[in-house]
Amino acid sequence: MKLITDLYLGDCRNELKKVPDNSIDLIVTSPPYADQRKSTYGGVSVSEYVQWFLPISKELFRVLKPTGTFILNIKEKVVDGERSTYVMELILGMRKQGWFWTEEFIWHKKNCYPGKWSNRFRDAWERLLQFNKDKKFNMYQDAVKVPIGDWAKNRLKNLSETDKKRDNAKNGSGFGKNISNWVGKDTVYPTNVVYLSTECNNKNHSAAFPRELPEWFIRLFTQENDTVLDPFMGSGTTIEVANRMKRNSVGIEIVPEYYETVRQQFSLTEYYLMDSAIEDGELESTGCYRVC
Amino acid sequence: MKLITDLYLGDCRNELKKVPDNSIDLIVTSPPYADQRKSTYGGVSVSEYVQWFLPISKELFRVLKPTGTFILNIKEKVVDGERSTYVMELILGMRKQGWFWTEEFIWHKKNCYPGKWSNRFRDAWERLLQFNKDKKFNMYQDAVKVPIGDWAKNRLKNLSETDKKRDNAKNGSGFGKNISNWVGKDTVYPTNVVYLSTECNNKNHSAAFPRELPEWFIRLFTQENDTVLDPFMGSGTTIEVANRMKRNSVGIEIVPEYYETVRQQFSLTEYYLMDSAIEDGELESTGCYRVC
DNA sequence: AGCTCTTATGAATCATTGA
DNA sequence: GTCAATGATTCATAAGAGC
Repeated sequence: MKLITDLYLGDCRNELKKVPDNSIDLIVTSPPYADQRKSTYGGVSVSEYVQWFLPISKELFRVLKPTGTFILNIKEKVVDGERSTYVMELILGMRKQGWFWTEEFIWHKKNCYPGKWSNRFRDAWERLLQFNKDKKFNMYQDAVKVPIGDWAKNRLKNLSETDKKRDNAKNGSGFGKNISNWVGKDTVYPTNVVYLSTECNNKNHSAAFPRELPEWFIRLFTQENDTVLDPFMGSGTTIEVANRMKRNSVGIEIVPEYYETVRQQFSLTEYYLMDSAIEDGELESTGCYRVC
Repeated sequence: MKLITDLYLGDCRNELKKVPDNSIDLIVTSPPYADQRKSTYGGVSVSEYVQWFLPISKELFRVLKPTGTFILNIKEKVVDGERSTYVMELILGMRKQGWFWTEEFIWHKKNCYPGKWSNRFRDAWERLLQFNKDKKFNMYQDAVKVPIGDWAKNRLKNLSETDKKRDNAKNGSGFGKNISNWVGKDTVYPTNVVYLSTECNNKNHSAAFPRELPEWFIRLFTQENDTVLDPFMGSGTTIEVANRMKRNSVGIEIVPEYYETVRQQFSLTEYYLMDSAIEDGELESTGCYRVC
């Protein structure tokens, strides 16, 4: 089967209208946060944020299949010494549109932004809000089970000396005790906390979030040949991961430079698929992209 | 100086009236969640939760010092396959009362409650909402510093030329670093994610609240001889930790059995203090408790 | 391969200064 | 008075280079 990637250049408030009803299995996106990324996106102000986003979420509701899922990566900024409330208002507004707020995953960032202030600590987490159209939705939990052997191995390997010290400082909560609970099991389901690093690219390629994030949700909520949408494509991380995982994809981007970069990458799609065919030791059908 | 612990038996909606204005430095509490602990607290329904809590938070506002902090441990439950919105509504309601929603800490649970559901994973985090009366409040950040990561050991062994002077980031973020400033540093400030185990040694009380949690916030927001309040005392973890840390405390509990257990524990206060005196290698003044 | 060392940088926030 | 621009501050990670 041929994989298809549809790329749209423009404001998703307009471009989404071209996407058919009930055609998307998973939306994973990280919209520009309020007042952030001014240089590239123009920066939506805190006071306007909810009213700016609600028409978009309404369109997303239309294009998502009833069995599909919408994952929204967002975090409120500090305004005048206080956390803003626009994310809460957004959730309440989306529920009025018919969305179910099924779950809130947390992205616990390993390497958060540095800084020091007298009234707060560094912010090490972001929200990953899960919305659904229906209470019955597709979820493939087994696809994200963690092999316990690897888990324990990596966990122990990555457990630094200071981590152990920090652990031991709190008497009783022995890490070893936890590990012993897992002996004998071979796979385990994850929790609703995702513990990942932000990508710190030493290269030119600037990614909004680590590729493991979309990868995890694509595995969890889609199967091969399903369709993934990112209405704020940016440098295309979500779309590229979806393509590599043999999912169809739809990407929308308002900034011409980003759009063009992604488009050129997809000109090389066949090479990508050849690559993965070689890696997987099997031959793959090729994919194609369409400029929409 | 003599430490004082005030214990109240009764509904905190009534008992809080006996607590003077602006007398509390820190409130740390974990109220009964909606529809939980029905047998003990009568079970506040999801739909009534906000209206039930707002009069309480209003009283808490009155008793808290302007420099004080209110830490609310809460998590919305799943109702009909969806996360409830009462926590968000509570935050919005409390802001109308004059509270500032300064920050949301996350308690990332190391060993969360086991279980398996078809539509969600195990819940491994809870909210720790920080509210303040004023934008200026007491915060003793140095009291909760943690060991620096392992990276420092190798990184700081030998410094390159650029390490010795200020090296400004090339992305225009305004950040820069002077690595030589880090030499000799062995502790750093934590983030707004608290990564702790749940504690299971609570005998009767159904809420698992590890003592490290109140301990961390008591260190962060109070000094010795300050006063800590828990209006939902339960088995008295917060009060007991406060007492051991040489803070005055006020505890309110509606269930006679819990209240009585805590009261009897505090009859032994002098022994506790002797204990800590022995641990610290110094002699302590004794404390007392008052039944109010 | 596997290890060590070097380097860039990541959705930030607050206090101060200047208009 | 307000509001906008500027400067100061900070920790951990992965990529890449070198051995």
